Amino acid sequence: MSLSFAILSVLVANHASGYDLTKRFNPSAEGSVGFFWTASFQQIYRELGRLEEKGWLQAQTVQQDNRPDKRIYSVTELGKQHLRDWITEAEKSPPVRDELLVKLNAGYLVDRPAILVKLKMHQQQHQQRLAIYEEIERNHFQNPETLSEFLQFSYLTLLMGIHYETGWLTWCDRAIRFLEMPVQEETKR
Amino acid sequence: MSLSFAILSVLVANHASGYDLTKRFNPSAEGSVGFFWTASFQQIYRELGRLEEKGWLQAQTVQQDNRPDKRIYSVTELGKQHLRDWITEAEKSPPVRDELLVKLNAGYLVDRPAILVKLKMHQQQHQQRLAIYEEIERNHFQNPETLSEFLQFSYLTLLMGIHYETGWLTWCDRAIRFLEMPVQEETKR
DNA sequence: ATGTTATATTCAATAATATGAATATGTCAA
DNA sequence: TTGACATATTCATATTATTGAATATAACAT
Repeated sequence: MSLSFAILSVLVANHASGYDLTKRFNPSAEGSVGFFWTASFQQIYRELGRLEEKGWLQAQTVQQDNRPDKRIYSVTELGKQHLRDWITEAEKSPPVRDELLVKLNAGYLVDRPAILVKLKMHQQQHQQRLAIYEEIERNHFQNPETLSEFLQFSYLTLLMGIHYETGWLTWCDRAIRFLEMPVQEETKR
Repeated sequence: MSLSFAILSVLVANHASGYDLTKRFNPSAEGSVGFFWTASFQQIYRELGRLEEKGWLQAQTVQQDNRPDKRIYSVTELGKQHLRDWITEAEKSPPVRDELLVKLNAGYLVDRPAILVKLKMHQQQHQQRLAIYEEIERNHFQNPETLSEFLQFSYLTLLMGIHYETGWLTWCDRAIRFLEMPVQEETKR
């Protein structure tokens, strides 16, 4: 369900083709939904078809000289109303599923260096992700007080990303230090 | 895939029936996998069947006087080895999918009070969750330095939970303050 | 007795996601 | 001209996840 609304929310701000959308739903694409909702191109095209059928979207075929033709989608009034309703609805808390924590929880089954490697890799990934967010902040959100309404909400999602990654990083630090901690004297003897 | 290993990792520590497992995979169950991997009972029973077929688990039927009979599962050597291999493997970063952020990103489409209600509900939920984690910490992890190897890893997953919820909470605070901030003088006129 | 709750499990349908393959047009560089 | 990219979309299949329904035993309260 959410994917369709995520698509609507992107299209309501900017008309786009399926191909354009696939890029915005990529987790590593700059400044787009991909940061908090990912989808494959196959998913997106299927969903676009459904939404058009329901009349929530309308499409316009655009001939191009130097590219294959494309279909540009835009949100209808009906679609926009459904989007607004969905946003207002209460959402149930998403199912938690974290593979790393499942593995870590059973970490006593394998040797410690293997676990440490894993944690350090995660640390790096979160550092990189945080760096991206902070660059976006520097480039586009220097003065949060003066943002347009539209950008205020973008800013809040960016802030969440920063807090999220920071949380992971401080945990990674603590976890690594904890596991590298020398064994207590009593247990050594 | 992960679910099967999550099941193995629980069973390797304690033999259990399908019914026992369903409780451990509940997100609100105290001190269990449910905190980082949830699954419904139907999923669990199906997975148990598959794992038994593959010989990674073995089951023993236990007659009970005051209850329906049950099947107690335990992990075979084969299963244990596969579990260890899986833990050691590198995991790909999980797909990001956060419904709240999708909604918030399009928050300019609805009125601000509706968004604030949403944020405050989330704040409450995260507060409650954090309180649970902190209680577990107080009750079972007062002296992290003296924990058994097994419990050291439990402790680390608990720590992650605490950092995660703390990150959400500080963000909720900032986001709410930001949206409640009085409109700038220029934009008012 | 009747209804509710807890234990214990199975089957079926549907929805969502992931993966692989295929097709078509056009640019650009070796 | 061959190969590698980038644009643009479709179809098929497989795996997971969600939801609903069903069955059975037994405790416990009204």
